[in-house]
Amino acid sequence: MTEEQVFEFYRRLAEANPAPETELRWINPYTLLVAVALSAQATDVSVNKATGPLFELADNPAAMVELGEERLRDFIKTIGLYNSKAKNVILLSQMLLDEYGGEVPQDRDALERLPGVGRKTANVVMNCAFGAETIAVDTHIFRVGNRTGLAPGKTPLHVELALERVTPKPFRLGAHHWLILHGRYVCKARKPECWRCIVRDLCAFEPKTPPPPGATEVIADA
DNA sequence: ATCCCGAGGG
DNA sequence: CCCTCTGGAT
Repeated sequence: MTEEQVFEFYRRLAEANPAPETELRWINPYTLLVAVALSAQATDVSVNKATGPLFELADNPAAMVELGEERLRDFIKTIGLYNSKAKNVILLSQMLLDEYGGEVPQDRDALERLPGVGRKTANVVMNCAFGAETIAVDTHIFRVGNRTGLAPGKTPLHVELALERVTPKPFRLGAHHWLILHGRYVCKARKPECWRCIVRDLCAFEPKTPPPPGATEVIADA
């Protein structure tokens, strides 16, 4: 993709969705951190279903530690990988209390030292909660970057660095949201819906998928 | 059978 | 690099 095409790619996604938001429910940096940590290999819908009741009882590290691993596990039983997630969230909460006065640290190194928090989760928290221009590469963005030719790479980290190189300044803050929503609702893993994609003419993916019989002619993004 | 806003361990 | 953890949706 040329520089002009990349700019046009983002310009259209931004125009279609001027104020993109996370679909994970969160009310403060701590709950965002927990929600993202819980979201590994799970849909945002299933995470929100669990965190709704959970955050009513515990929306801060002290309350979470008080709740305890056993009861936390009951809240997140319907999410995958619940065993290690419950353990990590309690450990992480205790670490926030011990080392950061109960606050969520804003820098990458501190975030990634928390159990259950890797580069992707740290990037989401820095971007969504603290306004950093990080681009968290999840399964959707990894796919979109490679499939479209916007930012190809063999690993999520390669795609992230490629995105940082090609993404124009005005779009860096929202890039994560625009790309993830595009991947989730249009550039889907199994059956990408190229016929209603607003950036199909800029995309390297071939062949473009045709509209299924009876599909409504709705051109939309996210 | 495959995928979902991954991370940690070997 | 590989494997494992894990339920729910499609």
